[in-house]
Amino acid sequence: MLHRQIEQRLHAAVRTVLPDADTESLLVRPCPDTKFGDYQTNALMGLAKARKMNPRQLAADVIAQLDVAEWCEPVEIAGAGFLNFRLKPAAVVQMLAGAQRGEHLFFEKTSRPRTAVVDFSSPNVAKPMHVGHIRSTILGDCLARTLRLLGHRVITDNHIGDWGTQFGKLLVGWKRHLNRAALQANPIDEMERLYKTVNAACDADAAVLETARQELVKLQSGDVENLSIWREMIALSQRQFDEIYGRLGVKFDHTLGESFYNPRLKAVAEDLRARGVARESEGALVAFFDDIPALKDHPAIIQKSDGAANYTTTDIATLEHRLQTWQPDEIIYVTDGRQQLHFHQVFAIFRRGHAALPTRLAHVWFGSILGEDGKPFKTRSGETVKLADLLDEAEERALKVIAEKNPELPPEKQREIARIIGLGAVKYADLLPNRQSDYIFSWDKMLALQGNTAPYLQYAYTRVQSIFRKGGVVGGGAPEFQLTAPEEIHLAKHFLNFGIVLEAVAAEHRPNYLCNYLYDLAGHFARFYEACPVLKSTDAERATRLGLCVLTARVLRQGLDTLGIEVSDQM
RNA sequence: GCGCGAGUAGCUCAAUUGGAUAGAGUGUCGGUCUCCGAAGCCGAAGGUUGUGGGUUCGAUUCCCGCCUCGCGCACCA
Repeated sequence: MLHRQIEQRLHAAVRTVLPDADTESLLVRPCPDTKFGDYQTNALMGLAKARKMNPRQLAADVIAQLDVAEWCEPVEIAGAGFLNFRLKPAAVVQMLAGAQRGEHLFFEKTSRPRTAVVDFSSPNVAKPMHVGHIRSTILGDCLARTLRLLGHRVITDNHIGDWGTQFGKLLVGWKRHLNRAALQANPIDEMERLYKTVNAACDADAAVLETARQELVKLQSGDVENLSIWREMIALSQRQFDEIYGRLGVKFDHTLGESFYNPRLKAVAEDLRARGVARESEGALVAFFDDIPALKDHPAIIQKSDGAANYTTTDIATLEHRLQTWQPDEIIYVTDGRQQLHFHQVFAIFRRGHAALPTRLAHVWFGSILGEDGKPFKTRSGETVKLADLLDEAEERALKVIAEKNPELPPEKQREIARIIGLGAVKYADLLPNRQSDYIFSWDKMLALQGNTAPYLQYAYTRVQSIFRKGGVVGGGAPEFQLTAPEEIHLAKHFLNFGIVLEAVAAEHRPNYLCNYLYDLAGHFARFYEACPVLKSTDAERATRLGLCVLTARVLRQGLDTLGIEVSDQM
């Protein structure tokens, strides 16, 4: 890609001027304002500062050694020492033509593929998936898609909650209160009912609580009946998970739940004890972090005083397993921000055994979804919002709008489009904000279908397709471009930044960069669309404009697909 | 108390290794469909980036203090 080629030439020039300089961090980025140029580097100012040099003089010296004439107009020094690069039209056209021929789509696969394990979603067995799972699921899926697109090896692993104390109560409920017909009709609702029933009974009667405890112990010690019930609960839950994932278009390579690691927990705990990472404290096995200021006052329990392991141990066992099985360069955990302390602890414990390991451990955390009142998002009656209901409502709301805007479409088609629009809106609303901030869930905003929303992007796509339909265009024409109108040029140059954005998403785990890029792309297209009639134009102008339409559609489609969002030819 | 976040336009949010005049959407007001889909486009108004210092050519970004809010902090996950 052009910015990278410019960057390499810049590095070479700097090495000539300053042979000992570390050029790794000298980046060429898009200009914040096109009036300055197309790309800039501000790194020379930092370099000059570190060496107490005059920044403008350094810039001049570098330019003297810099040869980018095949792509750029003469390079300019601006302000305190910015270098501004303006692309030659021929260079832009060459990029467009290459894309038109299918040689690339403005990004390149990495030359150094990495292996990344992405751990996300992690719903609990016997409970409905709810709104609390949506961000992890959508964010994780998007990161996995982005990394794959860039050519990395990605392993997605759903670490489901299929083990734990809740099964004591569930087993009591299953044995005492199970309604087979209800289970048949809606297994999750029935299991949730069982849990709530027994949970209430436990609060009222200590004997029930004791029974639950005993059922749990039986399960843990391998009781055949309890194991069989437990397996059935998992299977029923998995069916529900699969249905939701099917709707969301999310796939996992593996589903290794907590129970998978049970056989390893004892050994993990013993190993930590033996290596002195953890020691006895108040009857439990605990890891202390006296050398880490942030964790000094926050020890982690490895093994409870009753001998049972907890989730810290499970996560360490999981980590070890992933390392041995896949040898990842990076493991990405996509969870709620409230687990920050937990992962700090897990990572710290892990580092004590693998100090030299280059594996990058990333806790990609996100904020809470709040209701319009600023409090945790709940239904009117105070229940957590079930994911299935939320997706249903998104589709219903989208269907209403479509029926109104486009009543002549057959009902079947309307429903299909409503599905694409509704799910797209939900996903986009989740991916657009900075993941670390809480965001307020608002149907009206996400389905407003105006402003920076998925429907706006999908709408831009349908307008392109509409041009192709009207014009009877197939394939998109010849790869020849003559850019003249400013709207054509802005659109064309925006394509070129697709790869930069994808790489930023992968590096920082922030899909909102891609959302904003696509929103800008749709905006550039809309202005082009207003100013530059396509089908009415002729000859080279028409070929150029059709080509820009083709590329807009391709980038939009690829970009949205990377967000996990589908497009439709009509809406 | 300790730790992690957040505080930017009326509201919801951006801001790419510290970079150029802090940008969008929404809402408000105004313009724009005999023209490829107006779910669009154009324009106006709207800011002491919580607050006080510091670092420097340059700070929403880095450092320190303070204020407000959210979350977490040994046997739940």
